[in-house]
Amino acid sequence: MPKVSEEHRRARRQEILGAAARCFARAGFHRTTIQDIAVESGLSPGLVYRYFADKDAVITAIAAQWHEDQAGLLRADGAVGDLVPGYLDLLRSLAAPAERERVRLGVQIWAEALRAPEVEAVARAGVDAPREVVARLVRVAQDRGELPAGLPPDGLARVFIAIYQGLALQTAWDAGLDNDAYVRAVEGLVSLLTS
Amino acid sequence: MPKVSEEHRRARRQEILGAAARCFARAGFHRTTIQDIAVESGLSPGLVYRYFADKDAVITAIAAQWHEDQAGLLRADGAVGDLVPGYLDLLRSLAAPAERERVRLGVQIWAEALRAPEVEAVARAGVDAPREVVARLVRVAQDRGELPAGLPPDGLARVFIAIYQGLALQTAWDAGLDNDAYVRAVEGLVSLLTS
Amino acid sequence: MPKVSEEHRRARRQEILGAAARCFARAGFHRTTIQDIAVESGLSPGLVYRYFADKDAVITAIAAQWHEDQAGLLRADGAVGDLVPGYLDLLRSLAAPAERERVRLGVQIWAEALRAPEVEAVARAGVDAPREVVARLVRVAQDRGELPAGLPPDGLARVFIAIYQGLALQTAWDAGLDNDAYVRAVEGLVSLLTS
Amino acid sequence: MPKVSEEHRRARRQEILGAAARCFARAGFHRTTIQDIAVESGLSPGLVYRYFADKDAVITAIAAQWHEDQAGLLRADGAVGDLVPGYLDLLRSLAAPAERERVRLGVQIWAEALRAPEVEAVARAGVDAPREVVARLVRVAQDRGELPAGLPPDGLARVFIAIYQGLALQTAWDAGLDNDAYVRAVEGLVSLLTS
DNA sequence: AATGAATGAGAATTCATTCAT
DNA sequence: GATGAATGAATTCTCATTCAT
Repeated sequence: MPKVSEEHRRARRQEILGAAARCFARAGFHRTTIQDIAVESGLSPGLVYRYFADKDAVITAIAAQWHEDQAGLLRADGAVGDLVPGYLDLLRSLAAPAERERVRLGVQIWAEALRAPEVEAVARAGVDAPREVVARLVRVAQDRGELPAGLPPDGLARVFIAIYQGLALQTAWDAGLDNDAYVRAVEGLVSLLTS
Repeated sequence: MPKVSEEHRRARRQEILGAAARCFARAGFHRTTIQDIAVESGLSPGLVYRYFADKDAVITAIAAQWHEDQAGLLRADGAVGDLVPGYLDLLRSLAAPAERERVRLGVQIWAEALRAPEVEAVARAGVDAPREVVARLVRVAQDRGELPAGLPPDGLARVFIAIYQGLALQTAWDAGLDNDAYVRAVEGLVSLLTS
Repeated sequence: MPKVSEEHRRARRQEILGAAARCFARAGFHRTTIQDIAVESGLSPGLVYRYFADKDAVITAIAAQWHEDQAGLLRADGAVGDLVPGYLDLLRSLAAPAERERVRLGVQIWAEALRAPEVEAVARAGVDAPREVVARLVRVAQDRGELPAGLPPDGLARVFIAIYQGLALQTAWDAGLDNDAYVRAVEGLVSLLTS
Repeated sequence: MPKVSEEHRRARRQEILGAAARCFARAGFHRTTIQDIAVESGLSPGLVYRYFADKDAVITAIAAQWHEDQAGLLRADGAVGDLVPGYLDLLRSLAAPAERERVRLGVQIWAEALRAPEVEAVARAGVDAPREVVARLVRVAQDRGELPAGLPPDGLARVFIAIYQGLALQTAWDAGLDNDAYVRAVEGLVSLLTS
């Protein structure tokens, strides 16, 4: 397994996934054909099958990569105090035109997770991990008296995730929404919590 | 079987939509065939086409009905004080096993709205209306000093919708999540806001 | 079998055939549905089946009626000398706007005769009868020395039928063709023959 | 089986058209299914759609090819004197068993031209061109005194086309008709004209 | 007799997948 | 490895026909 070849394989795989992501974001998983992906990537339909067992495997890989990238965005190892600015930035980032594709793809993945167990597994893992991180941080903050003790950490973590998911969804539908007003509302809520 | 009453037509349409909703909730719009709907409803494939122009029309009708039902759930004409318990009940209702189908259907509709302009129109209308209602109530409450004046009403309305949407999504994935903890977290947030 | 009822049946049958003729002339046999005929006639699809065994029977009846009407137009019992003006009038009549439907229908029947034995039988009978009449008249005229003796009567009869059929076809395609020039050319040919 | 030559594509297209022509001649355009064409050609239904957008496109291509072949048969660049033998040969050729398919196909195309604008365009072009050629030759012959001056050239051209069309139609219905008698009758007419 | 709702077999078309080159 | 031609099962949709009312 020569290094160059492995390198090449990875690059090819990424080309295909990139093309697939663009197609899926545009037309959804089920209105996108392998042919569409081939055209978008400049490769051939047959080649897709040397990198993925079938179309579902492409979808699953897209979902996995999406959550992987998401995990990258969420990486935060500090205290709640540090987490908050990062979270608000995450909300803000959803408004970026460059994120449009990602956001649309995310919504499609959420729906697909309901039917494809592999996608569900990937999506669940992608949501559970940050939820547990947040819940842990909430507990720490509550111990330190920085957050009200009465709130269930897990529930609160889910609420923050929901606030992100809901914004993503609303942005997917209406890219022109007032992201700033949204973030300021969230900021207001958070400052009430931490004051 | 000639000259059937308008009543009968409405009932037939509902039979088909009911069967379609069950199929769609289970397998998604695109893995459900017209044949599946026919079998589920105990009717024939041809009959579906006497009530709907094509499969997309069935999907759009399902989306329209979903948002109509949703509007029924949201009906609230009082002040914010009255709205809150209704909102919390709405969040609680998502945990009901009977709502499982509705919740799953909702997520599919969100994704479908990204590709089908007719579904988008329906979904947008279904979200815009309650958002404006909430935003108006927030403004009223701010005028009365019942809510902090600094928060953007529209942003806050979107946040509350997001908290609903996110819970719906997370419930669709994991029906066993701790709905009560979620609602208590939201309750805590709201009481911070209104105190 | 009361007379009124029989009368009524005949009238109903004609209503259906009239509607079918209009539909067929417009859209062809195979793009016309029983539903189309029902709408055009103001009756119901089911009723068509009380007058005709199936759609093919409607087509055959249309073909039969077409050739019957045609026979009416051709009725001529005189000598060739009398036949010629009638023939030329027949050619002229093809240009009449009122004949448009008949002409279009005729072409469709010709094609249908190639696939439906019942239509073929009807069409063949409708063409053979006048052909034999003409051939007989040609023979008589040849005996009298009014027509050149060398020409095969049957061949000549077929040629005259062809001159009619070809004009019908060309008129079906292009209702604006110069019918008068055509008839004058035929007239010239005929006068060469009979002089 | 990648990157196939243009030659191969042309051949494949012809295979499909050949099979389609056989099916259409036998059963008509509308009783022939794509499946029938696939079986007749030994190919798959899907492949038909790599060469033709839909069934109507196959029909149009068949019509176009029919008229193209027809144009090949009509090619004549001489004077009327040269044209006549060619024309008579054309009439004779209709009796050849090998022409049976072509003749039947022609009649179907005539009918189809009444409903499919694309077929109409093709048919009209296929008839207009030879008509103008003949009309021009008639004019030349009249100038030279080889044909009676009084006859309208365009009308006469249409009559000759009608004599061809009518023979084709009658041959389609009855392959056993006396082609020789027909041709002798036409020959007689023509010699009267040119004498 | 008449209606038109309902059926379901059949046809066109698509597209994931294979495999010869 | 790559290609893209070829396949054929699956799906949508149509429409002739039936039959309960």
